[in-house]
Formats: sequence, C-alpha cells, structure tokens
Amino acid sequence: MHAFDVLGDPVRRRLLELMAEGERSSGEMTAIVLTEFGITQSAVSQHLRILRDAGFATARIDGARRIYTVEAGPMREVDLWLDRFRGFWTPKLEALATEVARGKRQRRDKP
Amino acid sequence: MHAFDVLGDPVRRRLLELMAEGERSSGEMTAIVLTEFGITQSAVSQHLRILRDAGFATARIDGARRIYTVEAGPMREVDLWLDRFRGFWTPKLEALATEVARGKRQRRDKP
DNA sequence: AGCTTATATGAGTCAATTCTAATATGATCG
DNA sequence: CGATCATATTAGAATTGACTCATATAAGCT
Repeated sequence: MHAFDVLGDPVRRRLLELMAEGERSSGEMTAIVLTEFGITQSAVSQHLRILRDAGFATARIDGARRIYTVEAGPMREVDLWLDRFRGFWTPKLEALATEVARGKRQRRDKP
Repeated sequence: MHAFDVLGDPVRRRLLELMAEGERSSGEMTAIVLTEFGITQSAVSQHLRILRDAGFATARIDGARRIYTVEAGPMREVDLWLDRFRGFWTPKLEALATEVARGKRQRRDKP
C-alpha cells in the first residue's frame, strides 16, 4: 500500500497526529477517535494495523496494552515526493535553506 | 475533498508530477497516463476535474485545448501537516535550517 | 456547413475500502 | 480459576470511488 493511500483516510491521519504528540496506547487513541468519528474499537484497530503494515507506526507490548510510536520512514517518502513542488511556493532564498536542511539529498547541477 | 484524499490516487499523483515539470495540455497528459495506466480519456478528464476542484491545478483555455498548471496552495497544506513529524527524522541542526526555510511560520517557545 | 479534434460530463457498473458485529487472544485481578 | 479488561481478527454488509460507455460542447479545418 502506497504511503499516500494510507494518509488518504482521515481516521488514520488523526491517529498519526496523536502519536506525533508522543507515544499512545491503542486504548487512548480509540477513546479519542471514537468520540470524534463515532466508529467502533474494531474499526480503529483495523486502521492501526494498516498503519503498522505500511510502516507508519510500530507497537510495543506493555502488559495488556499496545503502545504505539510513529515511524519516520514512510513520512519521509511523502516529504521527498513533495520536493518537486517546493519550487512553486518556496521563495528562492528559503529554498536554499531547505536544500541545506535536507542535506542536499540529490545533486541538481554539476560542481 | 481533503488534500490527502486527492493525493491518494496514483493517476492524480502522476498528473501532478507531469504538471510539476511544466504546463501541460489535457491531451498530452491523457496520452501519457493512458499508456501508463491503461485508462480512458474520460477517466483522465474526471481526475483533472478533481484536481481543479481541490485547487491543485488550474486550467487555461487555449483554443480547443486546456492548459493545466499546478497550484501551490493545497500542496503547502500537506507540507504544513507534515511539519509535526519532521522532528522524527530531521537531525536538530538541519531542523533549524528548515525552520528558517519555512520563515518561522509558528512560534514554539517564548522569546 | 459538415467533419474532426480536444475535452468535459452523466449514468450506471464494478471493485476496493471501511464499517459493524461477533469472536478470539492474552493479560490482570479478585 | 473465572471474570474482566485491552486489543486484535474475521466475515459479511454498506459505502465509496474509479472506471467505461455514451453523449455533449466547442474549436478548427476543408
């Protein structure tokens, strides 16, 4: 499943937002998403599985709980895809700074 | 339609990639996507409409042709959403450069 | 004007996705 | 141990989304 397909669902985006604020148990996230979207525990669990399968999150077992952590990999892919559009909104000087920030992943012109 | 829902489709992503390389007519893009994905002109036109409706592209009329241009707005939204995850992969110093690059859109701590 | 090219739209079909309901697994606690 | 809590899984129903086919609109050509 392509990273963008995963991000195409609002519940999954919300789950990732929650994890971005710090580790969360399945239960905490379920409680929140349940009130916000009105879906069942089962549905949330299925979304969490999709996030795990696509590498967006990992879960560590803590007793009866699963603690979820967001993972950078697929998010970077998305960010990388966006690179080709940065020129359309980033002023030139700032673009240079971004270039530096990104560690000049790719060389665009000869030295 | 949320920006990420729009990007969730591979044909639409491809169309945006093509526009990112420069303005394109509907016909040019249709020809390419048709060979790559094997879908009809109608399907491509419907995808282009979704891109227009969501503000990802605008079309200018040139005789019988429509020339499409990619628009920054929604792409920036996506980039902004990604900000909250940057800390998970950007080393601290580079994060600072990104901060500069983004013009310090938001203040995170008191002066 | 009539034919062709370029693109868009609408209706209906089909497949993929998401949801609920029911159930399973495993930890915890009395 | 039996009950309960936390989470996952499976099966099937409901929904959504993308596609094709047919048709519409408008420009360009002869």
